[in-house]
This record gives sequence, C-alpha cells and structure tokens, in this order.
Amino acid sequence: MSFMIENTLFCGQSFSWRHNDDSTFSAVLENKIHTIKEGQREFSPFLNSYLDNEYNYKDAMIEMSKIDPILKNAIDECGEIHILNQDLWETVFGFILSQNNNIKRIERLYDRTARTFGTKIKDDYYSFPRPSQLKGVTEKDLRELGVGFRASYLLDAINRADEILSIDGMSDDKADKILQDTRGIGPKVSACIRLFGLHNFEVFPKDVWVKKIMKTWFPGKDESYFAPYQGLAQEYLFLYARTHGIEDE
DNA sequence: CACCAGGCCGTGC
DNA sequence: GCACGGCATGGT
Repeated sequence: MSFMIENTLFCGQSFSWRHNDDSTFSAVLENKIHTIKEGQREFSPFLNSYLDNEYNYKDAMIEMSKIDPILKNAIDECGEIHILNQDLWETVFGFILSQNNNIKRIERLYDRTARTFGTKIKDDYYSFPRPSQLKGVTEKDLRELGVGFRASYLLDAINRADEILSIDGMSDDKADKILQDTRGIGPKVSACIRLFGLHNFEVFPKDVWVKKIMKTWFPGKDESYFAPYQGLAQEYLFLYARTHGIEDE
C-alpha cells in the first residue's frame, strides 16, 4: 500500500495546501512554493522531512490493524497517511482558528491571514506570517479577516508567541500546560498542536467527530485502546468517518 | 428560519 | 467538579 499524499495533506491536519487545476498540490512552506502530486516518490530533503518519510508507517499500519477490526477497515480504505512535520507557529494559529469552525472556512481564514500579513512569494502565493510580522496587529485587524470571536484568542497567542514556541522539546505535560494557559486554547486545540505541531504521536485530539466515533464504534473504550498509536489512529478514524459516515455499521 | 462546524469561556450550581 | 449559553461567520 503506497503513500497516499492527498489523504495526508487534506485530512485536516494542515490548512496550508491547495489543489491545482492540473491535479497537483501546492503550499508555501519556509518561504518557498512546494508542489507535489499523487504517486510522486522523489522529494526534496525539506519535503522528505516535512512528509515524515523516514518513519516506518507501513509497520505502524500492520501493528494498528492488529488492535481492532474497525481501525483495520479505516487503514485499508485510507491507505498510508503520514503525520506531517509542520511548523509549530502555523499549527498554533491554524488550530486556534479551527474551534467551532469547519475545515473549508479554516482554510480560507488561514489563507486570508497569509495574504494580509505574510510575505508575497510569487503571484498569489504568500508565506504564512511569523509572529514578528504580526507584532502590532490589533484585534480589529484580525476581526476584519473574518475570524470572529477568535480574534482575541489569536491576539493572545501572538503576544505570547515566544513562550508558546518554547514548548518544542518539552515534556508533553508541560507543553500542554503552557498551551492551555493561552486564551482560546483548551484540551482539544492543545492536543492538535501537540500531535500536528510537536509530533507527539500518543496524543489523541477529541473533536465532535471523534467523540461520536468513540461512542458508537468503541463504547466503553478510550484512547489507550490504540496505544502507542493514538495520534495516527485518530487521523484514520477521523478521515474514515468523514468520507464514509458514522451511522452505518 | 433553524442548526452546525476539528471548542472554549464565563457563570451558576 | 459538571452543565449550560454565548460566541462570529458562512454553509445547508
């Protein structure tokens, strides 16, 4: 089973990628435009690291398939999906935007943030702004992007950016505490940041979908059932449920 | 018109 | 500690 790039880039862990007309995918990462397509095997050193190609996902899929038959179904259907190595700051901002929101609108707000405060790379490709580029931004500026009540949360994250970015390398507990000290970051957003921004694989974000999944498909169980692959399991179940529905068997 | 979206905050008990 | 309503915006 080969690496499924589209499933990996568009399963809700990243808001940076767009579909192009020629069925390739593009994103601005580290001030450069990156374009890849399904089936591609050779990548730049940066993308190899970003796509987490060194980790043995095939073994993880085999081990996870032994844990539970429903999880095995999800893996068989979704194929090999990776947990990206994303920039921590971009993950923080993206998942603050995510609360009580839908993925289409999160992507649009994320893109609008880059166009408004980021650096133009070429044509309509903009890098996502670093915290230093957001210094001096007001709550009103943020509201004009359309982020709504999340504006004050984003402002707090911008003001605390140095401390937030210092969580890289800390224990998961300490990272969680510092993150949840930020306004607008609760248990779920913190979990997403630790899984997708810090690559802590044993974190299991519980959004409305995953809560429903656990209740209907895994009654009486919690995330420890999927150990030590909680994070990956969560991605599979999330993607599977969203493409497939939850109510059917 | 309602209700929902990768939730969190403040209040009240 | 848990339950509840409010919150900006856009889609169905």
